[in-house]
Amino acid sequence: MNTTTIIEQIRAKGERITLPRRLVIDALGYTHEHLAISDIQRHIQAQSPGHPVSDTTIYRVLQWLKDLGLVSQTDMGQIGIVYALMSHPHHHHLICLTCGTTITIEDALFIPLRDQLRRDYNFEARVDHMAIYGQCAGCSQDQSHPA
Amino acid sequence: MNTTTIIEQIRAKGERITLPRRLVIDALGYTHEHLAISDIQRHIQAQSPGHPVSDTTIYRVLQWLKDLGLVSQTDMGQIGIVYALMSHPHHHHLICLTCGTTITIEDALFIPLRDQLRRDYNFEARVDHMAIYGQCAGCSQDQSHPA
DNA sequence: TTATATGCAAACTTTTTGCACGCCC
DNA sequence: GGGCGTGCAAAAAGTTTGCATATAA
Repeated sequence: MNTTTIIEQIRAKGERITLPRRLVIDALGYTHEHLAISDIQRHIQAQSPGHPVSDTTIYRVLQWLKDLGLVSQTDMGQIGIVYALMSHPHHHHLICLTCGTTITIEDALFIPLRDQLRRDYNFEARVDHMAIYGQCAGCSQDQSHPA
Repeated sequence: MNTTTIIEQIRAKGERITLPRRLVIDALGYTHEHLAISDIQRHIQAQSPGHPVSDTTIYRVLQWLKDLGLVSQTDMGQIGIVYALMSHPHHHHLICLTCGTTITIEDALFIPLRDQLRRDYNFEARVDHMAIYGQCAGCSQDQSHPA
């Protein structure tokens, strides 16, 4: 789903579209990566130098998009808080607590879990983006051979 | 595992035990709930009114316990950041994005996922505490019958 | 005794709020 | 035209840091 489609979708709900809102959505739509506030700022700055958007507005637009269920928010620990469009193909991150490496994993791994939560708790998990902490292959090996 | 055992464990690693450290560990050991900084403050205040512990120190002690792998940290969104002893029987939370209800779920549900991450990525997930967002039974029902 | 932990105060970062102005519909 | 969104500046919240003092081992 592209940015234009998303904007049509929002308009259809009777929501108002403004330039700052469009710029934030474009920034999120530009990449499938998860973006921090500063990444969004930087993208807008690069894309439309004549139309800076204040932090205040970015926070408000992101809150609005979260309320509309169009954006996910995740705390990536050291890395900070990141945002992504829900319409992107989902992916998730494994974060190594020792070396900080992040590994991207597919959403398919979470399907059984989602099914089970639906079955057992009638809970519709919106596992938009999970950040799972632990030890990567290299670092868990190092720990088993302590100095 | 009780607080005393944890403290022995820490001592055995050659770490120094002080009163503020003991008080923070006691606070975390007192309950199986996940505690915010303010909860820890409150518990220490109630338990040992004569020995307040500064915010600074609580942050430092929690960082130290995380480094030792004894404490988990989770961003619960609206609720804020919470901490818990890893030695507690693990449990996790489903958080309803609509009404804010939190549902406690057992760790057993995550065993298949952990196994798969180990198998596919050699990644040792420390799924100490997951916060999963979505819609609870009541709220997802409401949405299917819009006003 | 000596290295390490603590408390205080201040700095810093991130996020939120009030209010006057401006823009979308 | 009127309601809603935006930017600015300031405030609030959360967290970190430097340094002198206190304490565990």
